[in-house]
Amino acid sequence: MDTVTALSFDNWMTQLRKGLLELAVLNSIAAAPLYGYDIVRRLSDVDHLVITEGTVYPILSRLKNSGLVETYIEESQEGPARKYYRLTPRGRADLHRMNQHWDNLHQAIGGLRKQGKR
Amino acid sequence: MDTVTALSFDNWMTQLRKGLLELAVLNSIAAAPLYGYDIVRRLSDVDHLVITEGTVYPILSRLKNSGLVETYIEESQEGPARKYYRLTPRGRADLHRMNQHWDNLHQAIGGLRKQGKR
DNA sequence: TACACTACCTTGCATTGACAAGTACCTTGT
DNA sequence: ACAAGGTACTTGTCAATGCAAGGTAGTGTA
Repeated sequence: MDTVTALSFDNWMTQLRKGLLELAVLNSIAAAPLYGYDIVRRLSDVDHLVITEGTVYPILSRLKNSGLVETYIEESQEGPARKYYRLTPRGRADLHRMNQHWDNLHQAIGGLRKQGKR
Repeated sequence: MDTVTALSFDNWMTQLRKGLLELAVLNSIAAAPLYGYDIVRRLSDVDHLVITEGTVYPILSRLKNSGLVETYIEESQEGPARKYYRLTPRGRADLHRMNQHWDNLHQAIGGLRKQGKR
């Protein structure tokens, strides 16, 4: 694979991440509150969702400003206090809509691909 | 649903479309070449993939410059000549990789959601 | 003390793409 | 002649995100 191809593919992946990472973060704290540093580690374990602190903290800030998540501090034995992020009721509602939208999108693309195989 | 929520949701959708529309366009010409105007109509029939000419032509240009698609002209009975876009071999290869990546991403998000339901 | 790891966050850059609106051309019908 | 619809494309605005890099601080350990 030549450089040009690699570049355009990488770029596409970057674009595709837009919006997606936000969805990933929201889903990751849906079950139980997590703190930022932990989110980074968890998502980095998942293929293709790798995220760094420079990306996750801005996302968390935005989510908080939008009222989708709220935070609380808790002490830790192994380091500085942790700031946990948890969904607000509205965050949960929005996440639900987002997941639905995501599912629709997936089906839409799936439909196009099926036609491609005909 | 209040204005703030609607806005942030709309914005999120816009972000999510980045990269996605390119994938949709590529998949839509995978089976058979199509001309731009037709792509607009077809994708606009699909929920959530609605796309306008101002969006699709720039995408097609990029794809052509990247060597993923090539074009040929064909006369039409009902209007001006049509410019058909068709995948190049490399376009087909890239599309395959992109679809794989897309599938992985979908699984990754799906995994997070499953945990959320535990 | 120095290092390593946990943990939070900010700044700024670089890059991009989506989309509205407008232009231009062809063909057909009234 | 004019309107309407098919068809292609460009310009410019707008806004947003991803991410690297750097900065602070607590805890434990060699």
